[in-house]
Parts: sequence; structure tokens; C-alpha cells
Amino acid sequence: MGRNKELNQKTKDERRGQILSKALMLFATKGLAATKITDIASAAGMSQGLLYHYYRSKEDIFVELIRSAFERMNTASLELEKLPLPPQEKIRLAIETLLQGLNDNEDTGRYYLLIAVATASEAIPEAAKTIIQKENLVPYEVITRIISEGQKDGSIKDYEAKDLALVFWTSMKGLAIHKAVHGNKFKMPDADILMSMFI
Amino acid sequence: MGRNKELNQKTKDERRGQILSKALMLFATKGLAATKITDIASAAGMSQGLLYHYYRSKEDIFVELIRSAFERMNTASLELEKLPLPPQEKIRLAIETLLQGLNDNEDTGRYYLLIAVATASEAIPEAAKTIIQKENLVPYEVITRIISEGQKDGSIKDYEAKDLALVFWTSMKGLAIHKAVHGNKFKMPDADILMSMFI
DNA sequence: GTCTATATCCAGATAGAC
DNA sequence: GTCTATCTGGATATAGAC
Repeated sequence: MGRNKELNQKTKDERRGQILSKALMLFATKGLAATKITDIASAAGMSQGLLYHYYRSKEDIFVELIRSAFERMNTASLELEKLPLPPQEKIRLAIETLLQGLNDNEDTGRYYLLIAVATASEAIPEAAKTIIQKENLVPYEVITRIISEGQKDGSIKDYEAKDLALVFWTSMKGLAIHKAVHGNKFKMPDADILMSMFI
Repeated sequence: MGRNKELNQKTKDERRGQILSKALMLFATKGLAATKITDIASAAGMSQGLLYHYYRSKEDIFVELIRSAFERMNTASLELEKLPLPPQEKIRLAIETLLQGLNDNEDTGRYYLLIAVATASEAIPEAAKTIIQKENLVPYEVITRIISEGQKDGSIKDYEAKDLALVFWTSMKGLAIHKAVHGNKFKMPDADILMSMFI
């Protein structure tokens, strides 16, 4: 009995995961408003009606994805900061990991694209705006701290740390968008190019 | 008689310009699908009905803006290339002009944002896709040529010219998006930071 | 040229059968 | 859990009066 309940919960979670994955692709390439609930349902292989068994609305799905995107990005940022590496190596690792992620895992790029497009748009649910406002700064702050540390020991150039952090993230998001458009034809730039802003 | 016709045409063009300017702001901040035709009409101070006197559809307005955005961007690129300056000075001028434009003229940032978002989106009119496909490469090609020239005389670093051009433009578009979100709170980074990838 | 009113359509969400 | 059928609302575009 309890076992059945757990099993049901598990398959339900899996189903939700499928829906989220398809919705991520659609939201990233078409945006929230242009993505129809039927698009998501048919991409996930179910009827519109059934989709409402798993999510209460299109906006709920969107908010869930935004939450998840920031959780991944911010967790990764904070993990990076904790690594026992000198600051400039953290920056290099961040650049290489992000470029690699964009190349290898399609969802990685889509999460960044989703954040980039959602952050730029006013036409998103209030709940999503709240999350963005609360979470958006974390990666900037982490990178700023790493850069400041590297500037103290002289291993990172002496531009304003905030400026460097800004250019770091805007460049990454720009690359994510480009990747989303050109897909596999897109050859990653050499990480050294980006590194040369820092060292 | 002919004079009246000209005058009418002129005020009509002005009215179209007002509509385009308001639509640009809305499309840039909300996207095509989330922008309602009534939003545009009321922002331009007219009824929905009247708007259809000037444009046949919301998509027509969008396509017109895309066309105009690329015309500006590509003209500016080609003008830059023709200037009697050494290659690395052209790069520096491009960066400074773009950062300045983002700072001073609100529409400049919006045009870049419109291009960035439209290029990333599948949910745009076919006519817009055609324009993008045809025009999108011009700035990349111009910058690539300038970089190659600078590499011949040794004044620009020897990374792959195409990679450098890609990072150049993706960074610029990333900054444009950031500017659109944070508006006036947004302090431009030092142009030297971006230059340090090239020299 | 400009407005209000309206026809038409389409998408989000619900109801109810299986 | 899953589907089909349907209600409802809202947005595009048109018609017609001024």
C-alpha cells in the first residue's frame, strides 16, 4: 500500500520531468507566450487534458523551470567558489566548464538561454520575476569575489572587479544564445580568448 | 495638389515612425507574441482600429523593425570598415561606439536586443527569418576581416579570427540584453576590458 | 483619419466519460 | 490516468459611423 503510493509518486515525478524537459526546449526557442500548451503536451506525448493532471497551468511550468535553472546555475557557482584552487584557475575552470556544457549537453545551453530571455522579458509571471530578482545576482557576486581575491595576489588584472564579472556573464549568456540558434554548426571559441580579459 | 499629397505622405510617414518606435520598445521588452496590438496602439496614442490604417498586421510591424535594425547595424559595420584607421583602432572604435550607444540612446540598445531575441526565437514571421538569414552574418564578416588584417601586421592577437569575431558580437549582444534589463542603473564596463581580448 | 462596435478565431482551462 | 468534447476569455482584424 505505502509501496504503491511511493511507486505512483515516482512515476508521476518522472512524467513531470518529461514535461519539464520538453517545455524547456520550447520556451527557450519560442518564448513563453508563443509556446502553446498543446505544443508542450504533444511534445511530451500526451493530450492537453492530461497535462493539467501534472501542472495547473502553463505559467506554473515556466516558473518551475526558472526556479530549476537558477538552482543549477547558483549551485554550480557556489561549488566553484569552494574548490581548493587559486582564483585565476577558478575563472579558467568556469569558462571551460561553461563552454563544454554548452557543447555537450543541449539542456545546459537551454537553461542559460531561458534565463537570458526570461530576464530580458517583462512578459513573465510575477513569481518568475521574484525568483529572478532574488537569484540573479548570485553568480555575479561569486565571480566578483573570486576576481577580487585574484586581484589581491596580483594574478588577475586590475580592472574593476564588478566590470569584469559583468563582462564575464554577459559574454557567457551571449554565447548561449548563439549556441541555441546555430546548434551543432557552432564551434566553441578558444577559452584562452575569454581568459585574456582576466590575466 | 501634388504638394498636398507630399504633405500627407510626410505626416503618414511620421505617424508610422511613432508606431515603430513604440513597437520597438514593446517587442524588445516583451517579445512578439506577448505584445498585443492594443499595447502598441495605446502606446502610440491611438485606437486599435486606426493602427490598421498604417500597418496591415502586428507581424508587418515586427518585420519592418527587423529590417530596419539590420540595416542600421550592417550599415554601421560597413562604414566602420571603410574608415582610414589601423585595424586595432577600428576595433577599439567599434567597442567604444557600441558601449556609448547603449548608454546614450535607448533605441540603440533596443535594436540590438530585438535582434538578439528575434534571432534566438523560432516563433517569428517567415519574412523576418529570411531577413535574419540573409543579414545576420554581415557584422561577423566585417569584424573578421578587420581582425585578419590586424593579425597580418601583428597588431591583433593570433587567435582564430572567426573565434574573436564571435566573442566580440556575442559579448556585445549580452551587454545589450543586460542594459535592457537594468536600464540606467547599468554602468558600462571599461572598453579596455574587451579590447584586451584583441591586443 | 479617427473612433466604436463587432465578427472571428484560437488558446487556456475544465468537465465528464472510460 | 487518460482521453475527447466543450466552455470561456481574450486578441486580431474588420466594418461602418462620424
